Amino acid sequence: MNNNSGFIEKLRSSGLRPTKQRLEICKLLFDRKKTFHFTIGDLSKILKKETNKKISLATIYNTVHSFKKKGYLKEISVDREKSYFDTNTSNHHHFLDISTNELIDLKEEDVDNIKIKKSLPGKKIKSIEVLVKIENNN
Amino acid sequence: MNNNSGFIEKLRSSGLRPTKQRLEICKLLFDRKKTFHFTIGDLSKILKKETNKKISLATIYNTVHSFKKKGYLKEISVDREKSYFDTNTSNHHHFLDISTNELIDLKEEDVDNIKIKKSLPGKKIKSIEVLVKIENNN
DNA sequence: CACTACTTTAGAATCATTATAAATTGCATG
DNA sequence: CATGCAATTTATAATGATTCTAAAGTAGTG
Repeated sequence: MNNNSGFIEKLRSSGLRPTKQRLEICKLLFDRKKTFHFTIGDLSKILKKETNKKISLATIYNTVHSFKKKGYLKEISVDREKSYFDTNTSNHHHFLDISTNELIDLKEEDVDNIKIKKSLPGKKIKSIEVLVKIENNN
Repeated sequence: MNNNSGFIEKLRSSGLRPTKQRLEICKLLFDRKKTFHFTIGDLSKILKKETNKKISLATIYNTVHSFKKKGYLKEISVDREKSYFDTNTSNHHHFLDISTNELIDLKEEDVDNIKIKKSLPGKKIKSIEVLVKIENNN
């Protein structure tokens, strides 16, 4: 379980100053047992509700982007108008529930190892991302 | 090889009036041997260059969206700020070249059949999309 | 032709995101 | 613990892509 001084360490070690705002966001994002999927809009609303201090929207954008750059968040783009951030940065894939717009983690072992049989000269594979769209069954 | 009257038929049969603008866009998009990947911005630029008639931006948006709805185009969202349309609407996956921002088709047989070992009650799988990010090999 | 519904259009409106520049804060140093 | 400086935050403005609007144009039907 991460505590405040854990977050301070985490931030410092990646060259980010542990400011009030970043710590607040850390607590909200990383102090959980389960993976958390959110859009910037979501995060902004939650911060407004759960916190008495006001964090400016620009700071929320900045923080999420620097957390992403430092590898603390992963971005999953599901369509033109919706991009989620994922606190689970391990190698894994996703269900997207079309009926509810909810993103759900697939563990690495939930998806058979994927073999790509084509390669391009001078290029190497950086990542493989699978998005499985699901919908109601009726 | 599709000709103009082929496009007229195609449009009519899906309840779209074959207007000058739509035919122009059809010719540009579908009168090719190879799959074509484009953003709306790309398409707009190409139309401006290749055509003497001016097609308004709103019409380009409308047309691409109705072609997508009719199943003539597939949309591939690669990140928050970039969404491609693909004239290849068959079941297939993609390479995204991070170095050039180019999208490249993978044929269905280029990717081993993907087995999802998890299922959610009341939900069924609608589609499986694989995006393989590649980069220069140096 | 004439009518009607569909389509196109230019420009305005909207929305999310990014840029700006001033105020504030963290922290190393003395 | 005061000082200085760079990093950070902030409110607000700017941007840019997409959508909306409502007026003008066009296709297809009878």
